[in-house]
This record gives sequence, C-alpha cells and structure tokens, in this order.
Amino acid sequence: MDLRHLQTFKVIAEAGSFVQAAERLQYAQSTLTLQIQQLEAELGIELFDRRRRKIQLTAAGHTLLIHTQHILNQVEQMQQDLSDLAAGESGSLRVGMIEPIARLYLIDVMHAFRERYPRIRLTIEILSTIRTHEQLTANQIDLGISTPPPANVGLIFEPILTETPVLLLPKNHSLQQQDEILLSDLCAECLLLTESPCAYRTAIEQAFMARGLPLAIGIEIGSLEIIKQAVQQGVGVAIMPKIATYHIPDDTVVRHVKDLNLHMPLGLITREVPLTQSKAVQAFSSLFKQAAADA
DNA sequence: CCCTCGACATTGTCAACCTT
DNA sequence: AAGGTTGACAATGTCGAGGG
Repeated sequence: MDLRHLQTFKVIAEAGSFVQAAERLQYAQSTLTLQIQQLEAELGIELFDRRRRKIQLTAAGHTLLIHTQHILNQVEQMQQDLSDLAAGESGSLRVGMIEPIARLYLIDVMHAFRERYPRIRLTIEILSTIRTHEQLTANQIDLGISTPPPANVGLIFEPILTETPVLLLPKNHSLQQQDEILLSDLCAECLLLTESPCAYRTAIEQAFMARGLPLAIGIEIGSLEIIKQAVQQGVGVAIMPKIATYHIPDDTVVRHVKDLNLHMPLGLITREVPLTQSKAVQAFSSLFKQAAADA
C-alpha cells in the first residue's frame, strides 16, 4: 500500500470531489482515479459511491478514512521526531565522567543543557577513568570527560583544563609541620591512590620511578571521596588531583609536593567515528567547555 | 463529473563492471 | 571478496484528450 494513495484518498474524502482534490494535490484528475482504483483493487472493496453526481464515502471508505488519518498523523510525527533527532533537538545523550569534574561543573552544565535541550534525555554516569574509556569504546556512552585515553583505541581527546596533583594529609600529621614536602618523604607513608591503570596514577608512579624511589601503595580505592574520608580518619595520606580538593573533610589539609610537578590534561573524549547524536554531543561539549572557562 | 486510453517521464531492478 | 557505479530494461506514475 502506497502512502501517497492514502494521502490522495484522504484529500478526496475531505473535498468530496476528485476534481477539487486534484486541484489541491496538483495532480491530473485521472491520476486520482487511477490511485483510488488501485487502492480499491488492493483492498478488494469500493471506497466511494460514484453513482450520484456528488461522490460519497462507502462504509468501507469511512472506516479507511479513520485509519488513514491515524496513519498519516503517525507518519508526520515520525518525520518530526527524526528531523529533531538529526538536528540534535531530541533523543538521548549518555555522558560518563570522573567524580571531581562532575562535582565542580556538572550541576551548572546540566541546568544549562536542560534549559536549551529539554527534549533530549540526558544520562550521566560517574565513572573511573578506565571505565570512561571502556564504555566509550563499547558505545555504552556517547561522551566521556576524564584524563586522556590510551593511543590507538579509536578515541579522540580534546583538553579543556590542566590538573596538578596535591597531597591530602590529616591535620595533625607530622609532615604538616615541614616547610616543604618531597616525594621521598612519602615512601614511608601509607599512600592511598586511585585504582590502576589510570593515567593520573601512572604519571605518579613514573614520578617516583624517575627519582629511583619505591612507591609503597597502602590501599587502592576507586572513589576519591572515600580516599578523602580515609585520610580524615588517619588511614594514610593521599595524592589526588587538585580539582578534587576544593571540598575536603574537616581535619584534613592540602599541601604541595615540591618535586611532583605533573600537569595532567583533563578533557572531552569522543569516538573517532561518532555513531549517533553527534549534535547533542557537540552541544553538551560546548556547554562543558564554557563552564570550565568561566570557573 | 468521472473513467479510459495512449504517450511520456520517473523510478526501481538487475547484471556487468570497477574500485578498494 | 565486498561494496559501489553504471547502463539497459521493466514497472509505475503522470498527463492531456476524449467519451459516457
């Protein structure tokens, strides 16, 4: 069944005349006759009573008209939905990001995004760096925000800010009394670090190795918030991104490690070959870059 | 006012060929 | 070998003229 035949049928039914319908549709009248004949042949029943001067719908015609109006409305809605999807005005967007970035910028970005794109269903996942990269590669999220992914995994990294590591100590820790803290001072400490293999963690390990120092990791913890609480409770000391220390627990202090001068980029990660929703991804990325620039 | 017919235009299908 | 392009042919759509 041809959609155009249904469209023609609907216009004839509304106009009550083949001639007037042909004028509306910009077809020759004979075209309408043929289309209706084909429709009637296909359905095996007459749709118009043509015996009188003015045509009238048969009972079958009335029934088909109800269904036709429903079908054409559905088609119109489908076209509108697909058009919105293509323009990035509807659909869904899945974003994965690491915890510190989410804490700093996410609320503002979500607010702005919701205001500008109310018809896009936004899903935010707070992930570790490695999970962010994995889920992007597996097409489980559309956009990631974290440290750079490994090379040659089909991901593109766009830096938006640079992060430096700092040391989080309990307030009463002996290192707190020192004028300057060095990496060598941490060798005897119970060091709390994020899980491996995260780019941040790898860079810290390399800094220790470069100075010929042993890196004695006390505990690996997947959540920076739990690490901070562990420091507060005196479990150990932690090296973490400065961005993660804007809100620290009571009785903890942030100190700079003199010979730990790392500059780790944080940024937007997308697939080299975007699958869907590239416009929504662009919109969210743009808002996030703006939020980072304003901070 | 609607239907039929013949001519022409457009669209779809398929096989052969080309490119990667 | 898979996928894309091209050309020939068939099917379908459209039109105008003319008839019932």
